[in-house]
Amino acid sequence: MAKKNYQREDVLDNVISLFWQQGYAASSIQQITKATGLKPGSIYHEFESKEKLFQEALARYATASIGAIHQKMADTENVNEGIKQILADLVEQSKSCDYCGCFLIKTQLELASQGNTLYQFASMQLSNIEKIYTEYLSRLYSNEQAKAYAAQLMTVIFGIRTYGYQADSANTITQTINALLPWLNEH
Amino acid sequence: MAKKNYQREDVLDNVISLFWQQGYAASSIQQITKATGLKPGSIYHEFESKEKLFQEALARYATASIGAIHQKMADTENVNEGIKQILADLVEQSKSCDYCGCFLIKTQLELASQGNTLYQFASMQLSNIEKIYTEYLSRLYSNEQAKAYAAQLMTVIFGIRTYGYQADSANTITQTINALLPWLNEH
DNA sequence: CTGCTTTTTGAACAGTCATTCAAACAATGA
DNA sequence: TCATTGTTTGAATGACTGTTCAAAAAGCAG
Repeated sequence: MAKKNYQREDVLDNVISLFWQQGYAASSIQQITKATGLKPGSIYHEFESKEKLFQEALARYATASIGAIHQKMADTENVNEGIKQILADLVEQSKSCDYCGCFLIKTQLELASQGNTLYQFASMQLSNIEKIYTEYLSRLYSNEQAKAYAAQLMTVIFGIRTYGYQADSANTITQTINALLPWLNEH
Repeated sequence: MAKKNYQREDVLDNVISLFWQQGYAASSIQQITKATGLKPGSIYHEFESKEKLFQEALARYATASIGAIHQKMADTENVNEGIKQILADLVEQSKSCDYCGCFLIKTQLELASQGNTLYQFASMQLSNIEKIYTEYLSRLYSNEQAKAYAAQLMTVIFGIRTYGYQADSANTITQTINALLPWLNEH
């Protein structure tokens, strides 16, 4: 088989959901082989190590998440409407019985204590997302106000990403968002 | 040695910080023996399994956290002042270089996907804390309003517990709290 | 001192971990 | 056809996993 019989991206997609659900430490190579259909050798041939594989999966997740933000912003009338829809999507996700929050946040929490490269990467991506929100909010508000609102938004997103684990929390979350971020209903 | 040469609570305190920092999966029995000074046999004699040990550590952490809330409320003029101080303490904690968030939240995120007993326990404790806040807030507000404010408070706490991992976030967090929870400055 | 009970010890268990590698394999270009 | 190149295989590596257990040790009661 001189030509590889799998697509790098397909493998990554399978690996993302495994790592996302279980975290780094709890996901074994054995499980990865099962999820991808690849043998250990192939995995190590294509991706140098478990850590590198995780990093690439996380990067792909981050890219997709950022892409989704831009997409929403392009599809909606104004920035606040876009943000409202993004938040509504998060609430919708939290209704799923196998809800597993945000891959970046989970990685940050799991690997923070070890000064890990993966932690730093996740942390950087999250702060990058905040910057993106800041830029969009600058369309409606002053730079200073946009920065403050973006920090509020990220805090609320982090909050509902955790609150979403509580049973039957969707309605409460929706009301909480409206109470915490009243400025979303301006414009 | 017919009398045990360690205190159950001291062992738990050591174990709490290990599990808190590293999480369940990444903390090995070998590390636990190092952190506690106990040999494997003693650990399994005193605590049935790694899972039971973790559960007991988590319970002790939760009890201490809840105790700290009641203490703050007893020490302050009114409920809102107490909450403000609790939040200020969280901000202070986030300044530490080895900040590791909230043990309950980390456990919930790490172990959610497996329908784990430990996840359910952490989740229950967090919703219990929300209930406690609701009761305190009932002193100042109607039952309905207190419930809504407690949900907002929990969301913000969850949020800053994650936001706290970002470098130099303390000032931003303080401003964000004031913006998100303006009612804390009433009374 | 002699049994009895409780605790400690640390080696040993079977299983799993991440990773490696030589060999088998398949496609390409000459 | 044949050597070359890149890919897949799957067993094997040594280290580490959570857990067990028989033996040793130490206190107590008689």
